[in-house]
Order: sequence, then structure tokens, then C-alpha cells
Amino acid sequence: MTDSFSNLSLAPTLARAVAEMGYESMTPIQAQAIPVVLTGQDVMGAAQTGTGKTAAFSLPLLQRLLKHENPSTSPARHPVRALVLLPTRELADQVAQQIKMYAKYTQLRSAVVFGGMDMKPQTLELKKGVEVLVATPGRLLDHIEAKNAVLNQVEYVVLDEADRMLDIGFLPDLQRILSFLPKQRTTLLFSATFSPEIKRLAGSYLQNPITIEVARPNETASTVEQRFYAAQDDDKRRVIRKVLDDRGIKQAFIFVNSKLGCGRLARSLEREGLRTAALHGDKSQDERLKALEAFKKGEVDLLVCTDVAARGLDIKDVPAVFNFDVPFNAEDYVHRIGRTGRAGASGLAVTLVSPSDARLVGDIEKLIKKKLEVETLQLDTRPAGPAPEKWGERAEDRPRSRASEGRRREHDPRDALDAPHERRGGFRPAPINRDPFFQKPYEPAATDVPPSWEPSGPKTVRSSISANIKPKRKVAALFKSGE
DNA sequence: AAAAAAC
Repeated sequence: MTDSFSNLSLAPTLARAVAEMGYESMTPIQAQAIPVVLTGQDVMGAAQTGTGKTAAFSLPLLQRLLKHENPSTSPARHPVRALVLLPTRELADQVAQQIKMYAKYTQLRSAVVFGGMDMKPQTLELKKGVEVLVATPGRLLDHIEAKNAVLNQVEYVVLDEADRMLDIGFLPDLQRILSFLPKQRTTLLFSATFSPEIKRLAGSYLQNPITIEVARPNETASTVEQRFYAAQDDDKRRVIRKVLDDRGIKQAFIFVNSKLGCGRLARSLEREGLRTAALHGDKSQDERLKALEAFKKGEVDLLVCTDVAARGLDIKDVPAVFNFDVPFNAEDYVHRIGRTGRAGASGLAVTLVSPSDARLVGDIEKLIKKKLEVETLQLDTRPAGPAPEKWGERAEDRPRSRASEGRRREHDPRDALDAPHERRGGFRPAPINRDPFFQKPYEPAATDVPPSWEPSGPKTVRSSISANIKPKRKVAALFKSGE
């Protein structure tokens, strides 16, 4: 077997840990990346999540740390020799835990630092000395400024979820961190998606990189069944319930685009009797951890989350992912649905599409190079009542419909719980909410928008409609009367 | 149109 770990001649200490974890054969990304990383060359690696990416870079990295002692450091000191950067705290934690397991029988020490936790224990660990440091950017900069972390001996730097690390929100911090590292070093970049812009930008951080692509990048796992259902906002929860019922699905991730919407949707579902937890960046780290744990243990069935949970989280057996909101970036769609159908399991990804989302669906279609059909799911309990509300109206102005009557308040005091939990600011630049690497300016064609956005009449139900060509018009048409 | 990442 050529793809066996035993053919790698890993250090016995590493081989033992790998064997103990039950790994025998390598995944494709491991089989391709490990030999290259062992040579010390720069790597740009594209691989779906759930394909063993972490082992693909950490095993050869640990091997090199073991075999190639840095001559400029005395054995008594333990400078940081490898730095692994990730875009979310949960990911940093997860990757750090894996590295700890791989390094279990070596003398190499590792540590993880991220925000939302007390600095002191992290500082103590850093002062003891670690060879491998896993971190999120903000907290790492704190430790650098406090002189807790000295990075001038770093030989290897890994940017996981590299497309996110290189986007405008992270780039200033990342550049600052990189400015503390020696120029002479190995740089490894890994991501499930690589847009051409990111590839170009990444090139400026790499020296003669070897490109490794296992699954074609930006391609979604073939084990995931992808569905797009047209739904007005008020119907979305019922569509979710119906899909869960029809398919007998117990657990799911539900992605939304905003933190406020996350808390609200979680409470709505909870009120409807579903066991739900919310996960977003304004929750305390403790709440974030608890939400994730509760979902892993099966104490809650639905995890309503923002894109904080879109990348890399390795939770076994998530049978379904719902996109309550269509993601603003098509790349995020690929990452979100990557939460299901992991490691060869089958998964379901349902995206709920409202008329204004048509362009976003078109973007997704282009990215994954797959023809998408927006279907209408017949809701069993839908009363054959009056015409649906106008699309243009604000939800608050509309008469309350059906079951939500009297239950909803315009200002739920618990929304205050979703207020920023931690202070942000300081030297960070003002938030820029556009992402030039991913966003292309949208200029509607003359024919793109219907002349008048009429209130819709009785909704016609169609079995399916192709969003392949001019998706904006097609999907919008789905909501228009009598077409 | 948003989210993420620090005290």
C-alpha cells in the first residue's frame, strides 16, 4: 500500500501516536502534501474540510522539528519554531488538540492562544517555552506586544483557512504578525476554496510554492445532496421543520447571516419546542463552548449559527445543514455545507431562497460550476388564505400572520443579550464590511429588475425552476403572480 | 447587506 502511514518513515514517536489514533492509510491530501512538506518547500494546498488537512501539515511539520534542530538555539531554550494561525477560536482549539495528540510521545511542546479567555494561563505556557504555537491573530498580537511570545526563531508558519486569513478583515493583523517572523522560513497555506484573487495574493507570501489540489478546489463534496427551496422569511422555519420531519433528520446546523438574526431565530425555534442553541461571535467564549458541546452531546438538535461555525469545525455526523440566509459570499456556501457529509458520510444541504437572494444563488452556481434548481416545497399546513404580503414591506408593518400572532414582540428584551459581549476597538482600523477579494460590484442589467416590483398575487407552486441562466429573473419570477 | 479577530 503506497498510501499507508507506515511508508512515510515517520519518527517512531509520531508513528506511535498515529497508530494509536487508529490511522493506517492516508487521505489523498495527506498522501500528496506530507512528502512535499517534508522537503521544507512552501505549499499552497487546496482540500475539502474533513479530508484530514490538519494531519497533512502537522505530521510532516512535527517530523521536521524533530529531525532538523535549529542550530542557532541552545537545547535549553524553547523558541517558537512553528506557528499555526486560524480564523476562529474554535478552530484554533480543535487544531491545537490534534497537534497535541500527534506530538504526545515527542519532547515537542505546543500551546494554543486565542481571545475570550484569560491571558495569564496562556502567558505561563508561553513562558515555559513551546515549539509549536497555535493561535488566532488578535490574541497572538497581544502576546507579542506583551513580549510573551517571541517569534524571531519561527521556521514554519501555517495559514489554515487561508482564504479567510488573507481577506480584508484579517489581513492587517496577519501582515503585522508576519512582520515579526524571519524572512527565511517555510510557509504553508491551506484552504478548501482558493479564489483567483486569493491565489494571486497568496503568491506574494510564498516562495516557489508547490500547489497541491486533491478535490478540485471550490468543488462541493459529492456526498452532499444540495437543495434550494424558495421561501418567504415567514415560511422559512416551517420549511425547515417539514424537511426535518419528512426525512426524519434529528440534528442540523442552521446558518444565518447576522448575529442578531442568530439569536432571534434560535429563540423562535426554541419557542416552537425545538431543542436549539445559538452560536455567534458576540456570545462569551463560555457560551460558545457550551453551545457546541450541547450539540455534540445531542442535548440540542439545532445549532443556529453565523459563519463563525462555517469553517473547519469537525463535528461527526451532522446530517443536515440549512442556510436560513443565503451567504453573502459564495465561498462561504462551500464552507457551510462542508459541515455535513464529512468523511464520506452522506449529508443534506438545504438553502432557503427569497427573491432578493437570486443573485447570490447565481454566484454560488458559478463558483461550484453546477446547475442549481430553486424548488418550491409545498407546505402541508399552508392555509389557502388571502394573497401573501408584499415583498417590499417591512416585516413590522405587515399584519401578523397565523401562528406568530400575538407571540412576537417588536423588541424582545432578550435581544439585548446579543449585544456585543466584548469590547472591540483600539488600534484596529474601522471595520470594512466589504470584501474586495470576493465581492464583485453588482451592476444590474437594464433587463435585470422587473419594471415594477408588484405585490404578488396568489402564489403559484412550481415543481422546479432552473436558476442556471439569468437566475435573478427566474427566481424572482417564481414569486410573481400568474407567471 | 455581515462575520470574524484583542485588552
